Amino acid sequence: MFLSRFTNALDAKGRVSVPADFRTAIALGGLENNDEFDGIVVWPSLEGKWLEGGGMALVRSKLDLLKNLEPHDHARIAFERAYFGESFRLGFDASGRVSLPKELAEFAGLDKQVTFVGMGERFEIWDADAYLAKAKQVRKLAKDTRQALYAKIKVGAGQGLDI
Amino acid sequence: MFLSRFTNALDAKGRVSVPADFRTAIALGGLENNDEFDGIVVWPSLEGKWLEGGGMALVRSKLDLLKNLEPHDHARIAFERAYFGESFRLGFDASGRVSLPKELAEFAGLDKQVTFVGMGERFEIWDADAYLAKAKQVRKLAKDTRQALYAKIKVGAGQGLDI
DNA sequence: ATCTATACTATGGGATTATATGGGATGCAA
DNA sequence: TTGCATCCCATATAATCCCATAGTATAGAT
Repeated sequence: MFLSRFTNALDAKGRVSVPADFRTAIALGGLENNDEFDGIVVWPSLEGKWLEGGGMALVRSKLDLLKNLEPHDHARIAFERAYFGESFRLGFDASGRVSLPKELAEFAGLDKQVTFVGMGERFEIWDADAYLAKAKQVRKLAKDTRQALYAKIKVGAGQGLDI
Repeated sequence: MFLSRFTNALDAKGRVSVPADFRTAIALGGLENNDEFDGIVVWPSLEGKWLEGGGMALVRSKLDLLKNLEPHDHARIAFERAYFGESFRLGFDASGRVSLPKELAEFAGLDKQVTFVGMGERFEIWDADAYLAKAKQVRKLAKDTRQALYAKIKVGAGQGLDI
């Protein structure tokens, strides 16, 4: 599981260290299926100017869910293009770095300091300054909407989720 | 699995490099069955003016699904003609290129720059400019229909049939 | 508690390899 | 021959590997 927040440097070659914590999370998640691939998958968020990422296990689970829909379903095809088509497979080098494609770096406005935010089963990648600004709003928003969130969970068959 | 988007050049001889990422995806997918054939299968999309493609494993799975239908089923026969009949087997050359039949290139309006779009278990081939225009709509469409998509997935307990 | 040895992490830069792509040569069929 | 497809070789660029280092945390011994 991806927890915590880590800020690392993006170097001149476009490389950035993936937090060691996240690397072990990925290694553990990929144990069930013997994923040939050692690295992360990253895509531009549909919500705003930051990146999202996870291990191959997460991508595979999305693929499996989509198989339940009609192949020509417009929503399905749009999602496949927007998600699979825009996802990048980023392999680790010997010291646990990935090199971010220019395209992704530009999308999220990444240049110097990059923040990895653990989100449970996935993570987000932000420009460090941008996340600092966002974090303030997030704290207040989470506090204000917590009650509504809990209500939703109780309605849908939640079994002892503790938020 | 086919991920990402790659844009390569179509040369004067009608050749285009298949992204290395896709080539390894095909090599991995074909490991179970020892596919004699080293290349991709490409066919015109039924949805619009672009091509779709995948490895032999994908074609084989479609064939297997169709075997569940009556041999004289009209829908089956129509599908077999439109899909198997229009599919081209394109072999790799030593540096991982295929040569696109004129017929396919004309169908999809391919001339200079060609974009391969990963769609999970298959991929699409677009004229680069055409896809650029499409991608903008796609992002919005995916965002707008995402909630409906999740709802559909929750309702349908389908078992991943994909034709 | 303090010091020391060890392991790991993040990061920089050079060396090496892979990839995409152009052009020529070869083989085959109409 | 003429066209067409395949194979072979050459190369610039981009991606990847490899080694070095500095800082940080961990463990053990005194």
